Amino acid sequence: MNPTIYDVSRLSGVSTATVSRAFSNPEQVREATRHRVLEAAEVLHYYPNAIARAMARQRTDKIAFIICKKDATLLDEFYAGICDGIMQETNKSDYQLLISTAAAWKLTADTAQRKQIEGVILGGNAQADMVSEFQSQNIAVLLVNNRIPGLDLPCVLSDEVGGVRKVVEHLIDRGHTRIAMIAGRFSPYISSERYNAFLDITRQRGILVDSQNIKMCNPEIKSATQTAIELLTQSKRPTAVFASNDIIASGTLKAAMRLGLRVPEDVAVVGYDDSTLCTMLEPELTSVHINRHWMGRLCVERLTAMLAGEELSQPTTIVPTELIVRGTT
Amino acid sequence: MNPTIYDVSRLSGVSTATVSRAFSNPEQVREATRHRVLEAAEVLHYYPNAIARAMARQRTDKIAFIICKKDATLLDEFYAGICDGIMQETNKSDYQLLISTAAAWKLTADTAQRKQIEGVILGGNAQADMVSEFQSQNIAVLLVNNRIPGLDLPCVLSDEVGGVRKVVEHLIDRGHTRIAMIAGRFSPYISSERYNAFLDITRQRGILVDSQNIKMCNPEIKSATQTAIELLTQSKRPTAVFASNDIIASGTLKAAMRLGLRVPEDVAVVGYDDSTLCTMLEPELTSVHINRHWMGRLCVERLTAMLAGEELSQPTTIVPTELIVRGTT
DNA sequence: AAAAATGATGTAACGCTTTACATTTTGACG
DNA sequence: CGTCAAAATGTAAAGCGTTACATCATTTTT
Repeated sequence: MNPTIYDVSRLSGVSTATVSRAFSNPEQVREATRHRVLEAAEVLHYYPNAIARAMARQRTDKIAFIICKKDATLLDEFYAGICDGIMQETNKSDYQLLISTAAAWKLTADTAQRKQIEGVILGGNAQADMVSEFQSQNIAVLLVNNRIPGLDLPCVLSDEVGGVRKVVEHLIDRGHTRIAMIAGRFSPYISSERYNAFLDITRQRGILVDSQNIKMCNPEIKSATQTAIELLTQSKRPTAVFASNDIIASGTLKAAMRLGLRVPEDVAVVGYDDSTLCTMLEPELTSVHINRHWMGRLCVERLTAMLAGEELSQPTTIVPTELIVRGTT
Repeated sequence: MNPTIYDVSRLSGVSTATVSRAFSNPEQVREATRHRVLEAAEVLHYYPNAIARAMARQRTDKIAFIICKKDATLLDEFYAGICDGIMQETNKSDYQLLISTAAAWKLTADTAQRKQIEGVILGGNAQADMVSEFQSQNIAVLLVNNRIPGLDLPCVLSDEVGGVRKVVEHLIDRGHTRIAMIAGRFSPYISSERYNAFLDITRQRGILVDSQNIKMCNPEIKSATQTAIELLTQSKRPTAVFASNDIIASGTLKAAMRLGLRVPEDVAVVGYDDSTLCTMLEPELTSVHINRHWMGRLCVERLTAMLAGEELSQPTTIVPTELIVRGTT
């Protein structure tokens, strides 16, 4: 049996209340007393039992990261990176982290599990109904990489518009004027964000984007390659392609290769996400770096602040993005 | 305030003990009674409080997955895949999953956290001292993708030898006899497993592997590319290269490209892990598929069996691997 | 039909900490 | 040195299930 607070109380000659305070609210006990308590605890190898603590405080210090995405959740580098950041920051705090996928969560949504979670970080395209379900349970909600129209929720985002701007400006700097975009249909928020930013910024910069130079595709390599082939075999081929993520960019590279086009001489390619894939390709892919780690850490910071009852001065946090120029431009 | 077992007891007219049993040991209460209890619970929106439950049972039903790897843990697709599997299987059960990295864990190793965990899955190269630390706390330990010499621990592995055999046989089938290997120095167990298997199997098959056709490199793209360039610029160039993982393989492809060698005509390349990277490359990479998802699920299955006190009939579980032939061979 | 065995349910203690409230101690100040 | 506010500590009641043991109800055995 593990030692309890009673054992420490007895050995150190103070009440259990004081022992408890020595651990949880050190500033409430006198230096000397606290010392005695900690010493006794040391001797007995005592540390507070988190379960009993949760029981008494009616708090669990448990938060969850839920990835709202169909499949292969963690295999998506983006979420894996955020998750890494969340993990790291959580481990620094007293909170405990549960990670789950939206699908798995649904099944157990109304079981006891839920009651133990004090706050959730929803990654990807969470729906409004999911959010309200949590909120009705009095669970704090923070979105990452998503925004739900109509709901004014705290969220952590990356600077999509800034990222796209850097891409477009870079391509203009390199002398391109016939710029195409292949937009993947992945999470609605991100997809439309990048797409709209591209249209806006090219317009602002006076670049005329022919409608046949805007293509959509599914977010996997096959579809991307196919779409890129169509794009690049048109008369009046674009001289640069902005792919809305790295997978689509690598499909574009494949297409170029199969068509015998040189990159970047015949066609330049830019991706988005700066995934590890970028340096694996030849030539290496120019891409927009998202500081996922930072985003993850921010999520935890924000969420714990919310749980601590602090008013968030800035409900939306946007982390800057950076263009990493490599061999494809 | 949430309803408690007392509320249900009152409404359904049975004792709290029976309510408790209706939820935790349904077979111990009569059909009719259970029905009444569940109905009352339904009405009150009651579900057992997991904290109180843990308190009373002196069990937490909490397990952890700890990735023992220096950095970018979840970004490693291999662990992400295993993690996905673990998550999925855990979500099906009553267990809760904590995920951490070895580094983060160390810091809090002797805090309360630890006490709440009943079992851990150690991924990657966990050390013997780490294991014994857990065991001394009476925490069940299961290794995945690792084996510790001298310790006879339950573990889940993939069939490395079988995987390498398939690679070698495939290359022989394709008519290769000058086969090289570039072995990455990653986790000691896996690295040496693949390396030794390659030596054994080529010898068995009567293939003479020139010592200059065995190269080591660090497990990142730069080092791999450099090493591959050295390998491929030797007089008497090998006609096939087995890279001990996909990253190294992609370095090899890069090297071939830069040297103007055609793949697979001038040199064939095989990777290992069948990561998503494989289909992004052009030509697409032949690689050994590891069923990481399955491995993850097996981990949970095994660990929970251990926690349930079952004797594992087979402490070591090996999941089969499969060669996925693509464009590089 | 009585006795014995089995099954279903009830009683109440227990698990370990926190915390409102009560009491004691400390230290400042007149 | 006495008074009093503030600080430190103590007391004891939650908090919510589980489960050993006791009791009562049913079924089986003889």
